[in-house]
Amino acid sequence: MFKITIEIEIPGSIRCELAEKGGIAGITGLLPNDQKIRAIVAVARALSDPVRIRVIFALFMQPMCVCLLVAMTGYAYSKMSYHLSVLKEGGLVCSRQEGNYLIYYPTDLGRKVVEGVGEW
Amino acid sequence: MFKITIEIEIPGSIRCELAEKGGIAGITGLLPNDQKIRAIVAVARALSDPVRIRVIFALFMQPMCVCLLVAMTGYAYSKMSYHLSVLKEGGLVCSRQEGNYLIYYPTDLGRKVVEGVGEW
DNA sequence: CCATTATTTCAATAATATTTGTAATTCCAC
DNA sequence: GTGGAATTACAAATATTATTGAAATAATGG
Repeated sequence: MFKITIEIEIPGSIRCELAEKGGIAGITGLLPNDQKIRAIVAVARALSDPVRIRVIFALFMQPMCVCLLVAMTGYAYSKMSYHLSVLKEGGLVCSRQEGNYLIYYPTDLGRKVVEGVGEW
Repeated sequence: MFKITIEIEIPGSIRCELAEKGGIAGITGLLPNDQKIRAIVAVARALSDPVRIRVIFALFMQPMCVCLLVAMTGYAYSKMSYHLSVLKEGGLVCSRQEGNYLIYYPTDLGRKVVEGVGEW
């Protein structure tokens, strides 16, 4: 186990504040851990497409089968299905089967996110 | 101006709820508008990479020059610069010049987002 | 003005995401 | 079981993002 010391110049205004916070180690120690970061990225990725924003906002107002989402948006089934799968991976929506239909609706996380994102 | 009526089958449980909400038009009428959607997508995209999550959380704790971010993460300048530009496009960070240094710090939106995202 | 330092820009490449059409799957009604 | 409807899975084509190293900019101090 090596310990390497690197010296860099930084502006005085920052050097002081940073020292009070325990230096670089003090900051990195408080960063979210890898698992948390992966979770945030998964949610953010799910939100990073206009199609999916429309879909999750629509589902927030009203659970819907895929055919209804398709009718509402005019997109192909396969496209809608793909975007629903990304939303599902991000943990924002889930589905229940009803007869021949799959009805998608937001998870608790999905509801929280939609409410939070509204204020961005 | 044409008006086209499409009929689709949907599960009874949904047909009823949907009708109460003004049908498809009732839902789409309440969806965020295109400008709002673009803004949400820009923020989400800014958050959709682990490098940028670390960077914005770090800046939330302490404004930093690029050289400090580079030292903290071990990434190349050009890489860091790219990710900072994405964060800037999303409106999450901005910068001020101090001598030879550019010091990045979160915008008000950036702070709000970091606080909100912590709960995801 | 010159050399130095901090940072960004650019171009090429690699990696990921999205779209599209088609084929497969699952559930239901007969 | 057979047929039809709803949905997903797959594969190919396209588009977008991320990484890299080298070159360009911009501010500083001599």
